[in-house]
Formats: sequence, structure tokens, C-alpha cells
Amino acid sequence: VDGVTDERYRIGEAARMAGVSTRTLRYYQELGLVHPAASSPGGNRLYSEVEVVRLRRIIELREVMGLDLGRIGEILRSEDRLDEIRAEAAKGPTSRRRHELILEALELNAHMQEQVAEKLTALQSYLDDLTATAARYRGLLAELDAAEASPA
Amino acid sequence: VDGVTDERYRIGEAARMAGVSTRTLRYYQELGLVHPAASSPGGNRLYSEVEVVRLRRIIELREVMGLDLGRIGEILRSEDRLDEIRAEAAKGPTSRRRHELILEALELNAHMQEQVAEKLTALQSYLDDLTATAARYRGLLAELDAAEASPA
DNA sequence: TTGCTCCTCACGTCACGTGAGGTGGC
DNA sequence: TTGCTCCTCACGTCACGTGAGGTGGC
Repeated sequence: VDGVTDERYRIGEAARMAGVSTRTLRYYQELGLVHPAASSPGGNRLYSEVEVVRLRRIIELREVMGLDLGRIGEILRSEDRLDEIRAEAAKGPTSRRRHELILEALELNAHMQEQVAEKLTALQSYLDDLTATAARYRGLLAELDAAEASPA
Repeated sequence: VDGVTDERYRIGEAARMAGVSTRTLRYYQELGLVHPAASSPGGNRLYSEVEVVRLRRIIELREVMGLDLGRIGEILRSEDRLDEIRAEAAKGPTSRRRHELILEALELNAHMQEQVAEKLTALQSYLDDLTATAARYRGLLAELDAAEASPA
């Protein structure tokens, strides 16, 4: 069962791939959001692609959605539980329990969709404002040029 | 020259209208972002609608665009200069100077439009991800129900 | 040996939250 | 006089930034 790529990255590389600082990686580890896949004998943190993907996910939730790290932790944990369910498939928990967890995930998903939709309309109306303002600016410029063409 | 409404609000009311805390208003004043229109004899801050609108603008730039207060201050200052130009009209600065400032504002506007457009596409693709994930969840549920209907 | 990256404290910063203790207007 | 809101310190918090001083692998 060899993975897609079993390459290991030191903290600097992993941070660059996710577009954050090494300090951020250490802080997220401290908060329990992302742990390195392994450690070198010298004590260096070693990350795999799985962690880099998880990091990008965190950054997305923080930057795009503006969530705080506590809320992001909750979301990641519930997603992790869902992944476990998918992995264990039939052998694991009872079908009733799986049913519950999936419904819970669907609720979380619906809630997120609402939030994103809200953000989208807010951004769209802001963009409309900006284009309207730009049009006014161009009107002012036209006035200026007209006044210059027919001087007092 | 009586204004639209010359009503005055104490800090608590103004904060409620803008959806922030009174601490935030005091902090923004300290940073020079929004100053109260007047003060009562007892030393209470008094705000008018102008300041509430300005506050809402700041919140929009912070929440929707994710800008820090330093950057927001720059944007507000350049917008203030534009307002001055519009007010002074022909009597004020030279036509060349006004031309310059308007071009500057158009550049800022174009830059903001780019940023908003980026955010919009990021949010849209995130929303797409969410709906796709929801579809997978519903697929899992269907599997579960099918397995239950035809038991081992 | 020289660079480069890594390590762990630990203090600094930004944008506020949250009392502490006191004053002012209906 | 009693509430309510306001005031100014001033310390706490979250999410890191930024050295200080030292170790480890090409």
C-alpha cells in the first residue's frame, strides 16, 4: 500500500507550498490543527502532501471565509470523522450511527453553503458599487476635458 | 444649510447602528479612522449619520475584503481627497491637479475591482466544492438505505 | 569549516475584549 | 436616589511576526 507520493518536506518547504510562514505551521501544530507526519532523528518536522493539502484547506477557510482557528478546528474534526466513516465502510460503526454522522455533515455543509452565498452577494454588490463609482469618475474626467476645450 | 438629519448619537447607539462594539469606535478614533462629530459638555462622544456611514464602510472593507486597518485608512484618505475635489469643483485646485487625483482614484478603483473579482471566483469555486461534496454525502446515504433494504 | 535550515523560548504587534473604578444626564 | 450609559486606564487574547541563541545535515 505505497501512497501516491511518499515524499517528505521540511517545515520550510511545506510552508512555502501552502503559502504561509513556518511560525504558522508550528502554531497550528500547537493548536492541534496539523501535525507533521514524522520527525527526523535531529528533531526536524517532516510533512507529506496530506498535511500540505490540509494546510491549504485551513488557509482557505481562514482567508476566504474569515473563520477563526477554533471554528476551523471544529470543521476539520467533523470532516475527519466523515473520512473515517468512508474508510471503515461497512465493518465499522452501526449503519444507524453512520447515518447520523452523514446527516450531521450535510447540515454543516448546508450551513456553509448559506454563508458562502451571503458572502457572494455581498461581494457582488460591492463590485457593482465599484463599477458605478468608476463610471462617475470617468464622467468627471469628461467634464474636465470639455471645460478645457472651451476655456473661459 | 441644514443637513439631511442633524440627529446626534451617543457611542452606544452609533456602535449598534454599525454593528460593532463601543471599544471598536474608540479604537478607530485612536487610529484616526473615524472621529465623533462633536462632544457633549460631559465629555461624551456624539456621532452623526455621516460617521455611521463611514463606520459601515470600514466594516465592509474589513469583513468583506479582509483588509487591515492601515490599508483601510489609506483608502479612506484618498476617498476623502476625492470628495474635496467634488466639493471645491472649479474654484479649487488647478484642472491639472484635479485630473491627476481622479486618475489616481480610477487606478485604486481598478485595483479593488481586481481583488473583488479574485475573491468572487475563489468563493464561487468553494461553493461548487460544497455542492459536489453534498452530492457525495447524499450518495452515501442512498447506499446505506439500499443496504438496509436488502440485508445480509 | 562554511551556509543554510532547523529547533525552542520569549517578547512584540494588531485589533480588539473585558473588567476596574468613577462621572453624568433622565 | 436609582439605573443606565458614558468615561479613561489597563491588562488579556488571538494569530501570528520577529529576533536570540543554539543545533544538525549537505
